[in-house]
Amino acid sequence: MSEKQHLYLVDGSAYIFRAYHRLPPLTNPQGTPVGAVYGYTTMLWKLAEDLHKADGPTHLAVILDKAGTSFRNDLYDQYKANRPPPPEDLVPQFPLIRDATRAFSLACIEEDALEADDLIASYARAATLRGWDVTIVSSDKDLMQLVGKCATGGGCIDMLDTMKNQRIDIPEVVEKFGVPPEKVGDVLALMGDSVDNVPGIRGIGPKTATKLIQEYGDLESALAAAPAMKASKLRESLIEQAEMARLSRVLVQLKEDCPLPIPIEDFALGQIPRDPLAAFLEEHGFTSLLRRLDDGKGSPGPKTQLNPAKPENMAAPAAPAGNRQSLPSWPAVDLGAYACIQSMGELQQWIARAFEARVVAIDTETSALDAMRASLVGVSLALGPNDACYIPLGHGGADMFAERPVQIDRAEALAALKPLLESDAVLKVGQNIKYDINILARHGVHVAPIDDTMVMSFCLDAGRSETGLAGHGMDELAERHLLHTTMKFKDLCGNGKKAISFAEVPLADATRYAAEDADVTWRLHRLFQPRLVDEAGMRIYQKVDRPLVRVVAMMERNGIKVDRERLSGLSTEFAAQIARLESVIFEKCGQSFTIGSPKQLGEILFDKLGYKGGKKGKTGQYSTDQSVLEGLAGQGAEVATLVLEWRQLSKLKSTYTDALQAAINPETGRVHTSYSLVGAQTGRLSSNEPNLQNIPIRTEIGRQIRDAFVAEPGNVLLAADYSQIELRLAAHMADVPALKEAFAAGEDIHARTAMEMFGTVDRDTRGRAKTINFAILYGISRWGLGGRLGVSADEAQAMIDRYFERFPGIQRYIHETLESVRECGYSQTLFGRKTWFPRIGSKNQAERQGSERAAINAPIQGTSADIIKRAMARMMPALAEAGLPRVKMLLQVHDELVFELPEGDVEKARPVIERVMATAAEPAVKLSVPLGVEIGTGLSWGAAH
DNA sequence: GAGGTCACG
DNA sequence: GACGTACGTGACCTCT
Repeated sequence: MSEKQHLYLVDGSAYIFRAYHRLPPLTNPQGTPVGAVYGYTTMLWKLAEDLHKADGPTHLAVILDKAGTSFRNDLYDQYKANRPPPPEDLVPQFPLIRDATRAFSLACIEEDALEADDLIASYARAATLRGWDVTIVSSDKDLMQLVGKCATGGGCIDMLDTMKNQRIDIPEVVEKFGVPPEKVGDVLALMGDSVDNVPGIRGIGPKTATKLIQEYGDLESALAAAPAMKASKLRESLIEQAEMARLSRVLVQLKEDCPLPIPIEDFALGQIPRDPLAAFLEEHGFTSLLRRLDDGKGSPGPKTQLNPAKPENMAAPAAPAGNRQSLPSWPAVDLGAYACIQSMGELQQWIARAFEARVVAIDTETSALDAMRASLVGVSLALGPNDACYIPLGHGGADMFAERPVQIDRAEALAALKPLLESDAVLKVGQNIKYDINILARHGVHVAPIDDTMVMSFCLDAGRSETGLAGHGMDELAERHLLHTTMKFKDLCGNGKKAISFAEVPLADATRYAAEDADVTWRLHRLFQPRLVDEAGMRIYQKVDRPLVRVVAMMERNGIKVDRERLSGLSTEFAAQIARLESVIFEKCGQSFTIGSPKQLGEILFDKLGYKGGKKGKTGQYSTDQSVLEGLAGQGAEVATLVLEWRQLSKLKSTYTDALQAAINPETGRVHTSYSLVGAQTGRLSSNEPNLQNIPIRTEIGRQIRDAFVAEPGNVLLAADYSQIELRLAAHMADVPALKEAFAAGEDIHARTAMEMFGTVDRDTRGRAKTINFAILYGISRWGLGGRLGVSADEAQAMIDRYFERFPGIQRYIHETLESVRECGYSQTLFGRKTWFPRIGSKNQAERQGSERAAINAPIQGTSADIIKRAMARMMPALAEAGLPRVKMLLQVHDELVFELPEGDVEKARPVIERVMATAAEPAVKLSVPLGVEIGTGLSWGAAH
């Protein structure tokens, strides 16, 4: 029985646009830009390799858009009229896409007057009718209409996004559009498409379009229902623009009956003939692919290789040429090439070669994620592409009776590695090397000097990833920059309860995984180094973030002492109060329920007890947050007050008094947080497991928790805060004379603002002024400010106008910042840190305005982060120089540093800390406002404020 | 895993 | 007359 036929249809035109934006600008030996072509070539390669694999192609064709007009232009002359011309260094790559396709001896289809989407739809239909399966290689949303279509012949259609390595089937479409594929056309018709200039209905975006189709079933029903809707702008638009929507429906409809220029049988995929492909690869300098071609595609799978790769296998990456980065002539990652080091002799050879290479990528494997508890299981090193090894040191240790694999003695190996890892002459590169620094420091090895690819990526690309957060993890970096899919930790060690420790992983697998990490890190480092120079990320990386890695690592190891008895006393106290509140709440509500469930609480308050003010959000659930409950309490609902108290105590107990006890490290007796150096897009640190940057302080009851953070006997805690640093920076950056004067004179800034705004200072006006000052920092809107101040939007607007008038400079700063972000795509701090805002030009109003507010705030918040980071990097040397080696820096909370020091050192340390913090901007930046620092000391953190 | 809520700067 | 309404985080809880 012959296997099922599976046709892959590659949406070539769409692919190269995406590849162009995601890949570095490479050029071939002739100087022609080929970044997108390279991406396209590797994609075809990967697809061709999957021939006859499960779900792989048996037939394959590439479909391209041909320049020109299509039948859609006859329907709507504005169709695609808005489309901006392609970037100039993409233009010469279009013909090369055809060359690449021919080089693979693959069919390449393009037809006048037909768009690629229609050809794809028609081929897909023809193939499914014949019982073939079809995979459309694209992530185009229009094509998602086809997903899941199955013909009577038995063939089905899905999609493959090769960049995300993701199959798109019906569930993925439903996830994206909220409706099944057959309704996607209706959603698209309503929302329109600014790129293709499909008009849609103005004011309707993806959210509203989805909602309408979910509710009414299809476009016509939604349009028909419009007159019965309650009066709204939406209703007007639906009625007025109904014809535009109908036209859009036709424009987005795919044509499935185009004549097929080549019959599908001709797309059969076989072994790719070598010659045309080799010539093409050579011409464009794709030497790593050329090598793979000549290696007979290099059979994957384990190859036990115990000797290090020979030096001649180490391809040196090409030096950067001008502003463009040449294509690295690296071989593809080969998991079989890595060595497993099981004898001291081999280890010594690697160490000697590392000294020669002067750059070594390292990675440690451990038994757990917490660097202060995990034990060392192995170390991997990389000296070049595929030139990497793994040194197992703690495998099979848990079970005394199991056979322990052959390994070098851990102490002996570390003693041999120590001179290398501590040598000034050898750069150690890691991905999040702070972790490895801490693991090795616990074994007496102090790794230096270092580079960190994660931090480098952050300095280059903060905010740039489409997905928003994160974006600097190794798996993601390997996909994005190396087009390589890494082995996944959970594939080795499993998930959840069934997870095993890395120490239990067989050596062959452990070697592939661990050495791959070091190999990938080495390659990323080579890519990022020239980019940091070209893209001006070097300054912030070298001066701020890189020195900070080791400082933050030290702070994490220091930890802070917490008084367990005190926390447990609070837990008991809170538990009793929670229980008491619970019974009163149940009594008042006439039933018991889960108070912690907003859903149940909302239904009881608004449906059962009938309180007013229930507003349902988009999920159809009542909101019961603090402001809502406070509103109810104002109406005399005692139960709301009780729930607020209950919430506060539950929060404090579960998040702090219980959790912090559990976080005490049994070995050190202290709590060690972990700081993320890439956690916040603005350049701030973030703290996790546990988060020590959100310990309560604003309420009296919460403040007790701060008192549980204590100094060791004979020591005190010292807390040093920057006072109003963000407002000071705003005054400097926006050049606001009145604010600068006030800061120079040491005035109460909110009081000064109140005087300027309202002509009088009292508790009320000062409070309002404070709110307005923050609103400015966060990017203002009259609705937001009005809501906060409890005034109308018009009144809020009047205040904003007055603020701009009294503090000239602010408005100009906002305007100039936004202009610059729109033009460059990123904002910058005074020290040159970039934050990218890819959604600043979004068509979606809410999304765009959100980006605008973030972009106004980022330079201010980011500059503040730069300043305290500079202070941190200088602090320990300054203290040492002042003869204060026993002062420990423990915590950073954005504008505050916490130290622990012998009581007798306080008077000497105070001015040193004050000076380092107050002068941290210098000499790089000369601020026109002083930086105020407030210092307090005490036996606990609470007392130090 | 998402959504709601709330702790911090 | 309405979209969602302040910037940046992380943790815990409930519910699907």
